[in-house]
Amino acid sequence: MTPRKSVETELSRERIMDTARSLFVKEGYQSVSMRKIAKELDYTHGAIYYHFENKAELFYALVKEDFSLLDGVLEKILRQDFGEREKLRKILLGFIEFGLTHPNHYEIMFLTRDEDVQSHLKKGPDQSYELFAHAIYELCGRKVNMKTIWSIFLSIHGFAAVYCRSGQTYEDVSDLAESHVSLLLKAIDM
Amino acid sequence: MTPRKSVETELSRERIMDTARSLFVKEGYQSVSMRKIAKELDYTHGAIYYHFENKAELFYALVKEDFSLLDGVLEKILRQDFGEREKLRKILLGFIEFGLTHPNHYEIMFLTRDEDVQSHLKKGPDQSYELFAHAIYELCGRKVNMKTIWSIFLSIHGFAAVYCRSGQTYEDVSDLAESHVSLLLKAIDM
DNA sequence: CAATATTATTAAACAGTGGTCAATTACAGG
DNA sequence: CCTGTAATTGACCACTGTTTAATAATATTG
Repeated sequence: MTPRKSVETELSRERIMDTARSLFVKEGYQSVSMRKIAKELDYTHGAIYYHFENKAELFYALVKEDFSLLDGVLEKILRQDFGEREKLRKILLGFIEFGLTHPNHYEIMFLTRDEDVQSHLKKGPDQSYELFAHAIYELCGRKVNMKTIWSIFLSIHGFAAVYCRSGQTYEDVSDLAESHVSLLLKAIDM
Repeated sequence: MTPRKSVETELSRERIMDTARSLFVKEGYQSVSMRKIAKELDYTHGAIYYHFENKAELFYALVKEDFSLLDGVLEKILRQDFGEREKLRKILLGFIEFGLTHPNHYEIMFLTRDEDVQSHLKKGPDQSYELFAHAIYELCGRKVNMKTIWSIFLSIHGFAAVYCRSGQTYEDVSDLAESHVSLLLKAIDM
């Protein structure tokens, strides 16, 4: 009946992403429908398809931002004034804390299997891992090999993957996280 | 038109599970529909609902069996005639091998987020972990604490979780798996 | 053996999904 | 003012999980 709303209230990628993010974070990828997002925005779902190719693309646009957030967290730690061993500890804990503080982001970034989404997800994880790996390499005085760094990452990921679904906060499990990290540091003689 | 087929070809939980399993293993939970399973069985999808309450219950029935399979693998290793250190290595590698050899089972058991499924999934993981944890405790001469065992599990899980989605076989990554396990054993002085 | 009760199945329906598209209107520029 | 384009609608498609009345094959009973 009335296509095209007045220009002030016009839809934009930004507006859609804001609403979509809060829904995805609350309810997860599968249980948020395009219609739900549109309803929240007071639009029809068709309108979203004008701004995004499909659900996966919309989702991926959010994930991309999430990876930047993680990169930011890690980089901030690297800039801080601590000893190398301490920085190393903080990097590992920082990764876990990120996962627990943004469980749905973590879910999106590292745990979503959905094929459509997975196909978009390429550079994000690789690039973040690159940063992670490089940091560890440098902080270990370049004495540790690539296989080992990868193992450390997988071990940290195992922790984050399990606990980001547990509903617990980082505070709830910070003791466990610290002992997990200590164990891993011991494994690489740090 | 013709409800109830002849008794020899009657549907059963077993028959449904066989077909469902092979489909789920090939295509994953989300992309296998009740209609697809029914079609494969040459029945209408409604018939499945006579034998299973819903998709999640059917799925869970499979998962339950998968956990038994994993338990079997671990128990077999424990019965073998190796030194304790070697057994420990084999348990950790066995867990990873299980994940890579049955990636969709592993997905189902430890990685599926679907709420319906998750709600059914309670005792399975706990019980399998119990076996895992007890084995490690004993094989370490009871010198290792519970937190540490849990960390080891999470680290192994991290490996399995990532690689069971990579499409690679256990052979492809067995070298990496072995070095991962070695690292963890070093962390607990074994 | 006949009547009846139970069991297994179908087919149709429901409300929801992601996605497409012609029609339509609000706006921008000439 | 006219025209072209940009943004939105709403109807539609094929699909999903789930429910349910009707029904035919079997099992049980008298």
